[in-house]
Amino acid sequence: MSPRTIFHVDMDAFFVSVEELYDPSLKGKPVVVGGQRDERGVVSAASYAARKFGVHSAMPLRTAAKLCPQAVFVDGHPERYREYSQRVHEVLCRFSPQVEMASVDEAYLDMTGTERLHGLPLRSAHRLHEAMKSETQLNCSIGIGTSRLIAKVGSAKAKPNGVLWVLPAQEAKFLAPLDVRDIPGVGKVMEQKLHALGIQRVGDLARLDEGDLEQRFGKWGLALAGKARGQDAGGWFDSEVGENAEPKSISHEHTYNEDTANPERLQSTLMRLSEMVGRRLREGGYFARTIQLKLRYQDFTTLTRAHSLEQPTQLDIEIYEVARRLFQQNWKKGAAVRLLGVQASNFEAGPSQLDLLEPSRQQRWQKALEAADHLRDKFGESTIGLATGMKGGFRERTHENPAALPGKLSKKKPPGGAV
DNA sequence: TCTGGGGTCCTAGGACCC
DNA sequence: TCTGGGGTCCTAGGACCC
Repeated sequence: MSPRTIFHVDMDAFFVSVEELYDPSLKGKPVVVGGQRDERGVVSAASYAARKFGVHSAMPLRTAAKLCPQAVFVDGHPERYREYSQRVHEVLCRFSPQVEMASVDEAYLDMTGTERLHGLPLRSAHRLHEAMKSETQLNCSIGIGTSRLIAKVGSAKAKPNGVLWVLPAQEAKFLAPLDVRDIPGVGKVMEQKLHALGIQRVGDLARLDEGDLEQRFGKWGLALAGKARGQDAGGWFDSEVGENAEPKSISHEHTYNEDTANPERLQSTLMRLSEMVGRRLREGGYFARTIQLKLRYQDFTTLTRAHSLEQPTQLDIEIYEVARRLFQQNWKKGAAVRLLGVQASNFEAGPSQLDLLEPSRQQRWQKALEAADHLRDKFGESTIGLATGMKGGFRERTHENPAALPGKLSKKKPPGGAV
């Protein structure tokens, strides 16, 4: 069997680059996307100029501001990134029938057998690179290898704006000198554990006994042994490159700008989060059987509490009822809350109408909510709220979270006009 | 430095059933 | 009264990714 040819295409500083297209004056400057310098939150993306000061994603905004006071701080715009992500997808689809977006800004392409159409991998990668630049005005980096893993590690090493091809049979050689942290899936914790064993580089890992790794780290250890040799061992990495899978959960959460112990505010937040989750369930046509509450206190201790329903739902009130009950059962009264979250999971086909006590009531709710979704699309988020959440919900949306309000109405057209 | 928001996958214990 | 083992479902928490 001849080896697969996998591309991993990763957009360079994606959020920053998209923001630069909307505001060209940002170009070349140290830019931090994710919020303002004094806000609670972390860096979503930093321009290369900002990275020179040690700023990187996931860093608290306030830390970034200290490291790089002259940086321009920009709020994130998820709609813009989704839109450009689609353009990226369109370009990619012309190069392979098997394209899988791994997130907004990266994708895997199975290029096996496209030689006749596109030429050798390096040549097609350069064509793709150019097409991406001319059609989206965005830079990307491309890793080419015989597995997802090699392609992914390759694109990281090709950054910025480069192409890297790891030839078949050269995988182990390519990986050996790299830090174990360069393997996707090895984070801070695993890195520390490996360091404790005297393992620093992937080559050290590859020399270890497979069984030994499995004993120590379970299923993950076994996969790791494979990865160290460049194989897509285990789980998702093994799967074919193809269309994207259905989601397994839908969630929304909110961190307060200032911690609060006000029951009304907390409840109205739960209502709003439940509405957002319900809405996305309806949009996707999913029915969830498990609802989960997430609660984070001032001291960052975080708990999750879940409840599974007899019948799956996509209704705001049913989600809210569960979330509210879980909250009341678990909140230490008076304790300041930092974050609340609502998650729906365990998706199933819709509730069987026969089992419902009041099918008509259910259906009326459904209709009403769909109509409300429609109104929200037309007039903005603030117009509609369930009666129970109305008062608090309205207060919250207007005072505390004004930015979330008018966004949908002022849909700005992207500059440059390349469709 | 004081830690977002959206996800996925894995582990582990307990309930329950056979 | 003490005690199997396997399978499945549910729940909680944690590592990790972008």
